[in-house]
Amino acid sequence: MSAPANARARVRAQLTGEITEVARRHLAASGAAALSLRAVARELGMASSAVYRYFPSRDDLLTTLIVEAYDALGRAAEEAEAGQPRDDLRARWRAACRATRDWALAHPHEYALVYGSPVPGYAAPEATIAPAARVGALLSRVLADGVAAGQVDPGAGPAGADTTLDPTLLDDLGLASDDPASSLGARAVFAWSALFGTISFELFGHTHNVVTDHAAFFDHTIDRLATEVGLT
Amino acid sequence: MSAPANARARVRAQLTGEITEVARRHLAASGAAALSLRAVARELGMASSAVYRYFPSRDDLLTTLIVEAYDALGRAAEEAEAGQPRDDLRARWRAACRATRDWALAHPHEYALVYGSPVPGYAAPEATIAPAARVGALLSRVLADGVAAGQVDPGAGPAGADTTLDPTLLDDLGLASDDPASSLGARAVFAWSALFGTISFELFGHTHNVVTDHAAFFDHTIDRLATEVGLT
DNA sequence: CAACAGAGGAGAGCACCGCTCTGTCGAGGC
DNA sequence: GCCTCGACAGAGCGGTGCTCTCCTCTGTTG
Repeated sequence: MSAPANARARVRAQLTGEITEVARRHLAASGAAALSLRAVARELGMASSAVYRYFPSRDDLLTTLIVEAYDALGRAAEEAEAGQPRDDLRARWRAACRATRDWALAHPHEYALVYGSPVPGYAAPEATIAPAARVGALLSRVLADGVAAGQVDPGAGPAGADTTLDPTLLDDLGLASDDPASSLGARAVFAWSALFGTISFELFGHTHNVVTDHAAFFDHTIDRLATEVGLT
Repeated sequence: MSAPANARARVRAQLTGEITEVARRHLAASGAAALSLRAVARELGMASSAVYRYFPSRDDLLTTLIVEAYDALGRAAEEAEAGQPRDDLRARWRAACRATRDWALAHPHEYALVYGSPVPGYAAPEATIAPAARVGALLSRVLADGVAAGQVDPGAGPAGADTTLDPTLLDDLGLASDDPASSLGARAVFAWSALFGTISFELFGHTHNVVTDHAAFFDHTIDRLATEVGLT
């Protein structure tokens, strides 16, 4: 990955980067369906067959773009959240949610690639699962900090909802509870789903004739979610 | 539409139906991306060019399938809700939500076509906006009945959220309120978005390593939504 | 009843796609 | 300094959406 030994590998990494860069631009401009390996090759002045030396198939190129999109979105949310005072949990929550929406609005095709219909066969490649969790993990961190600070009651809400979740993951996220009736994790997953459901509905046009002020409605929604999740 | 005057129109409607039927089957089997007009024509034993007498483009065929999917999903939800006692609002709410999820699980590709990334240019055709609202309208009806029965407080929740919504639509859905601080409509739109966000996350694999018992988690979620929306 | 118009279909063809195979060339490694 | 092997171009295969032209057959109308 980093600091390739021989010059061959270096120029190879360079060209791989150029291909993904052009592909990312095509994706942003026209959407995943219109992304053509041949068009990317044309823009780079090479034969289409040459691209296959770097990406075994179009789906592999798309997978790279998916990982990039997850990482870009995750980074945007993390940076916005990091800019808030540590003890203002609600501000951190709001910043993360707003940054997610802002990124989605700025990169609609990349967002659709990642949170729309799955394009390849059906199973997401292994490489995508870690970056896909970044925003969810960020929200969980805010929540876990709230529990530590005594601002969030882990026991609130319907009892036992956490038993529907993977306990190992809850542990990793710092949302595990001794109380078997806890619903802290379930509330986090709920907020996570609702956040992206709201953004997807706006971006994909489902609330087109319903919501007139999307930004204000979104702010109401994430405040509602913060309350629902237990942030005081 | 109904009862075509001449025989020509009748046989035309017949063949149009056969084309959409075959296309719908191909969609259900392989997804929207793999739906090929030529393959449909082959199965029907006609030249691909002949199909263009009935659908001006592949996107128009897809639009027809989109409308069909919206209607099928809406009908499923409405029938399930209609099977519940009128005065048990929570049972009606649960039945509508569960039927929506069940239909999505049974028709993943059709669901993805409709609630995934928008495939055509970007603007949804006019013909799709009415059927797209069926599930949302159904949820609103349960909520409006709750207000009429005094079981739902239209004034609860954050004040003024309804000002972000289209007042004409709120009126049509029976969610309009004299109180300018009402949030009844906003809560309905929120629940609507969260419902489909949860289903999409499950179906598109985002909760794959997170939720272990999807059915139980979904039940917890829609109960949470019912409470959040104001159903006692 | 006969003639006509127009709907419906077939086939070839265009430009594009993903992907494969083969042949060649030039630079990196010994 | 030679040789190997990675990188690339080009042709080609089967597929796509869509168009155009030609022809047939049928419902309608004078």
